[in-house]
Amino acid sequence: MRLGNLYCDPSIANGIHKITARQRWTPSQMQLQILESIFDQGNGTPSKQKIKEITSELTQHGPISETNVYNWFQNRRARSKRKQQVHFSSNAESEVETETESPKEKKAKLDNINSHENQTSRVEDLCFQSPEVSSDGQSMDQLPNKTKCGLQSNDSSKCLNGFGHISFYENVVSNSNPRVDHLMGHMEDAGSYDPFHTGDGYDM
Amino acid sequence: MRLGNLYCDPSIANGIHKITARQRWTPSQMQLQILESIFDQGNGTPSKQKIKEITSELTQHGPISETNVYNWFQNRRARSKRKQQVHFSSNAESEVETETESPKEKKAKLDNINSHENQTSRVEDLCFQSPEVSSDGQSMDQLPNKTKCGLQSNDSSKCLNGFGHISFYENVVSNSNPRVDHLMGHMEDAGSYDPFHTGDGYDM
DNA sequence: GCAAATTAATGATTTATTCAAG
DNA sequence: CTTGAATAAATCATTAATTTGC
Repeated sequence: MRLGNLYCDPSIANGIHKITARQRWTPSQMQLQILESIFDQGNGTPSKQKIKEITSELTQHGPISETNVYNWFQNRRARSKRKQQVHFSSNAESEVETETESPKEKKAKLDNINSHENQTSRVEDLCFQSPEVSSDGQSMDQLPNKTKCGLQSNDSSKCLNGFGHISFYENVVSNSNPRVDHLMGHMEDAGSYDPFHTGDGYDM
Repeated sequence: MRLGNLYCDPSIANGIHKITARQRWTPSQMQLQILESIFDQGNGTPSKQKIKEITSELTQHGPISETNVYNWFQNRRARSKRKQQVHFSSNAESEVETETESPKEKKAKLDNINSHENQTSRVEDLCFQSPEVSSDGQSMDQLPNKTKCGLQSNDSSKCLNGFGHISFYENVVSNSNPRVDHLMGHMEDAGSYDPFHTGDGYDM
């Protein structure tokens, strides 16, 4: 009984036609190309920061949100894998090791260095404040045990600056930080992102 | 032992202990109670809006984020269902319609009923009034300023022991702060959110 | 009585499935 | 039919219970 997709809210049609019908994003050629390109680099699902960056970039080529980017990667990976499996359908059995094109070590959990919105802020010093500050008030830390926080603010806030050239996305993904805090669930529009999933709060 | 969100950076803790604090949220008794209660009302997965509200409320009883709430409901429902199915394993699985049911006291372990825990649990509340509460930071919990953290010393914070009555949280879902609304819309009404994921994110 | 070792719960993430817009 | 979006199932990983040895 999945009535799950009632989706559009009925109440908004205040006389006119619903302006809020479910409509879905349609990637432009350029966006697709870029996305594919990033995907092909095989860095797995981009971290939240990267998604923000990617989104920012793609915004120049048409309307898009972080959710779109996130979903795209999810679907891209899933379908890529599925297609491959079908491809081997008549073949064997035990060989499941073949990664798609995004070989990623399965269990490599060193992620979560949330530096949410860092568009213009400095990530430099975030890791050291008093531990008992949760910027949002609560929220526990979600940080990885192993890599711990430390500052690995290698990310992005910087490489983002002068994009506008085709080389940007290479930076975006190549930029270290393998699997990080992805999963942003569904954010909404406008710059802010996600609501769920991110443990929010700064690490620590 | 719960000791709140302390975190010790490895580089700081010169190789002594790993005072690594918790990485995952642990609901307090109160929070759990409230969550269960809401769950039992059988309204399915709360809408984004409600999640925010619930989170705000639960915030008064310990650190928590919307993500946690969301995840909790996800897990709660999933596991509830699974348990139910196992229950009917050999039977005619005809009806799966029966609500999400409400196993209520599945807490068989509440034998100890934290009769002593209450004073120790305060630790979480030392709260951290973070100076800069993200001017917007991560859309996550810009909680409504109700009681921020700091000691709210609500009566509710201590009625921890004899739980069996909870009435306020029923309100939580019905009123509370109307501020937020833009989260992901689930099915139900959810007031008015924005289904578009499209034309937005013009940030850059 | 404590604390390391083990087990059971359960929070968080990933993957698979489904729905429907174009 | 393709594929973006939403949800549920499966899985992982960490915390709390518990057991065990001292």
